[in-house]
Amino acid sequence: MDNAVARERVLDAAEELFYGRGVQSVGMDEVRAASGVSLKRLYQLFPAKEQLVRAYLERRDGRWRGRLAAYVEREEEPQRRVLAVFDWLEEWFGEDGFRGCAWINSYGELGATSPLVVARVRAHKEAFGAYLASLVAGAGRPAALAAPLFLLAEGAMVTAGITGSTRPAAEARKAARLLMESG
Amino acid sequence: MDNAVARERVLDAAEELFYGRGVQSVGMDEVRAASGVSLKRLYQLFPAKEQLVRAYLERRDGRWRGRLAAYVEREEEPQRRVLAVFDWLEEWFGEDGFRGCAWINSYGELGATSPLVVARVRAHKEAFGAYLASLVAGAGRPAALAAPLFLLAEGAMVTAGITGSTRPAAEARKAARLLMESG
DNA sequence: ACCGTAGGAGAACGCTCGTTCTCGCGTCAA
DNA sequence: TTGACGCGAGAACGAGCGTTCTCCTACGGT
Repeated sequence: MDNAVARERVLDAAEELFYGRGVQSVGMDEVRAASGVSLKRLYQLFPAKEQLVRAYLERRDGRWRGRLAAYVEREEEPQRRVLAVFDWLEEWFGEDGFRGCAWINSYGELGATSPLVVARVRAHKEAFGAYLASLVAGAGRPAALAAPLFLLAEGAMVTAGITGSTRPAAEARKAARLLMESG
Repeated sequence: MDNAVARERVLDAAEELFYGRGVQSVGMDEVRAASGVSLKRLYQLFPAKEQLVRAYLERRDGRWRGRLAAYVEREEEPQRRVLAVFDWLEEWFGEDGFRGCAWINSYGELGATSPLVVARVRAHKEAFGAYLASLVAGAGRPAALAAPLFLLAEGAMVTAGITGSTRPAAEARKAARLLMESG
């Protein structure tokens, strides 16, 4: 088995396990079992668990933002693109196995002990905020609108995770539209 | 030493340690050392760590909401009371050792493995949301305003925790005022 | 004074887990 | 054919931790 293939399999398994059950409650041996990649190879690819966690967060970041952007960019009109973010959140919240935002959860789990994780979480949130700001700018709305929209989105993610409901997305969207129109 | 006193000392120590470093990275022996209560007594008071965690979340919930309410109720005018919530958030974010919302963090750390923790987190968020709704009602504003204000507050807590800045509180407050006026 | 009991200090137990080591098998070059 | 090497399976190691146990001391009642 190619190294690149093994790496993908490990990351696939790690992502499902880490996201679904938390990082600390998943042992390396479980990643081995779920991925079918031997422990020896696993440690060749990722010399320590923390590096696997880092790779998990990084790869998920790329995919998550990619999915969001793909959804948003199906919308032609710039004003609607901003609101499409919240539509996508609603879809995401409704997916099987949704358990909140991986980065917010990771921050809660490891933020106090792992600066590396904190850095990844900050990078992800910063990128998401910048993307939101670019949509706001593209819609010709004042830049100051980006921050509250970001907070609404974050609040929706947290609340959807904790309550298991998709409603926060619709509520955030409604508030976002009001802000967009009044701003 | 009285049992009640020992209980308080244990909870004081546990709260500082659990909030500051996360639950899982703090051992019972560290709680013993920080509280000065022997392991034997500790286990008489809390037969398992999970019950100590539960008591920590419950006591902190009462205190947190008490502090918020005390701050808000210094404001006479009902309309301003709603916004005072965000002023208080800003104060809280600026406190030494602030590390985000204890319940959001606990959900991230233990939500996937401990239904007991999830229940405490939901109870706290529900209570906070209900309080916010009561302030909105007291201000004579439409009930539908409560949900977006709640999401703004949650987003601010998450973002302040991750970034270490107090700014999200001011941003959320500004958006809240706009929504209050336009709603 | 003596015994029973409560409580503290800390060792001990059992388990989990990150990480490394051992062993044996298969493969490929010379 | 042989020998060096890579790799997988899984044992082993060492640390941490939740929980319990042991032992000793101090004290209160008779």
